[in-house]
Amino acid sequence: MQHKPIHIIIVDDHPMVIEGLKTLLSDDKRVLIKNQFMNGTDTLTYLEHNSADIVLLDVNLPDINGVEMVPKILNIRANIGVIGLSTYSEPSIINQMIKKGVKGYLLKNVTGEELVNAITQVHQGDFYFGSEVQKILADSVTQESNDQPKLTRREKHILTLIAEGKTTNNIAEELFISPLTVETHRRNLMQKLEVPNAASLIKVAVEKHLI
Amino acid sequence: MQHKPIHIIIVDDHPMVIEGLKTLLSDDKRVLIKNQFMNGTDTLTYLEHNSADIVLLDVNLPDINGVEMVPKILNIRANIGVIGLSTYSEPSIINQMIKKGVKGYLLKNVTGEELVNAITQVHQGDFYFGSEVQKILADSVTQESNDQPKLTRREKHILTLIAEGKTTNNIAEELFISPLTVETHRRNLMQKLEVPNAASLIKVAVEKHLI
DNA sequence: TTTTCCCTACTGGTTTTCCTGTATATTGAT
DNA sequence: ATCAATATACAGGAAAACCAGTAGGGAAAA
Repeated sequence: MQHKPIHIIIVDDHPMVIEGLKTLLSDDKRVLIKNQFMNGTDTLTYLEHNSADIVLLDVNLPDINGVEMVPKILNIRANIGVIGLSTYSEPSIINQMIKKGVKGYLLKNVTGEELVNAITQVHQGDFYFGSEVQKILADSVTQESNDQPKLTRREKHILTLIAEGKTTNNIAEELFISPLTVETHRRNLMQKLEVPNAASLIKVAVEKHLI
Repeated sequence: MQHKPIHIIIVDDHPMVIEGLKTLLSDDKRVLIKNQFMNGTDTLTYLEHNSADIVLLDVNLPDINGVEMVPKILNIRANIGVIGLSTYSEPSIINQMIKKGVKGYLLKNVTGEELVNAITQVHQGDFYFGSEVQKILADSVTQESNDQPKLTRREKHILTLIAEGKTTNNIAEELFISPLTVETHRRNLMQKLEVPNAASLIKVAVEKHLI
């Protein structure tokens, strides 16, 4: 019994990755690459008028952030299975993507076999996460909550100023507020990020992409 | 007049990138992919016994750092043209690679055309840097010296401990040395990285990939 | 062998950060 | 209109960081 092939859209701004994906999938007759795009907007306009089963979505697109792309895609066609793709394994991003509704996530060191597994499983309505991704998620659950704490606008601003090496007084002058206020913000920042001082504040801020 | 094809070695730990490169190069008869490897050590042992014209070298290998790979390759066969490949455009790394002797550098968003250009040019003994890479290099020259300052082993170690939020006393205890010594190291670090305090120290350390 | 670099350590002082707790005006959302 | 979140501000004190300069011993390089 022949199934009709699973229709795939590839979204990645690297020609060589697109070619690689095509090659890895070309042997398998269960899948059919229907189209490919190198940015987010083209993908979305295409999907307005055409359907697909699976979107293989690179996280680092030139125009639209991968995390933002997911809901946009699902908004247009809720029955599409989105599989995230990225080179590096950053727990916070993976977590965000899952929250936004991806059904699968793969690192770019996948083999063709894994890729096909992911696609077929997601097409059947299941989730699929590569073994490495699973390990990362497991670590991130046990070790610490990798959610981005919500920082206010002001806090983010002050955070960047701290990172620039400015002292409380410098910052206060720059923002025309009391040094005491700046101190309060700094304290709140350290509390939110659960660190004991400014140095590690900057470190986790960078890790969590807040800077 | 037919030239004999340029012999290429691909080194990248992502199967899909390898496949992509192969596809992008498969049309062109001037080049011939001789072999491919997914890590540094295999590449080096292969080159001990076999030659090649060009090595396409990914910067992020699982075992050996790309920057360290270049001299190792050139040490085995000085006449090989090494072309660096990476996803992201980090001036300091590109600079380091050039110092180590790469003849070309490309971002992974290259087109097949550019790729072939790079290979043929490098094979003729010229340099080739993608347009984006050139822009990055130009910026890095004008804006600031993106060289990594030379930190000693001890300094690097202490730097990471500072980033973890440890105080001078904590670090001193951990390393069984005087807090005063740790302070000295910290001061030297700040001086070398030209920053006024620990917070910005961590920031530039992250930027310069020292952490 | 001399020189240079690295790690170590100190004095003595100033500035900044960090802690704990409190409090009010403003803004935004329900 | 009211409640929650945000930005603002303060006090008082302990801890840590930062500044400037100096210096010895050991290892490695010239």
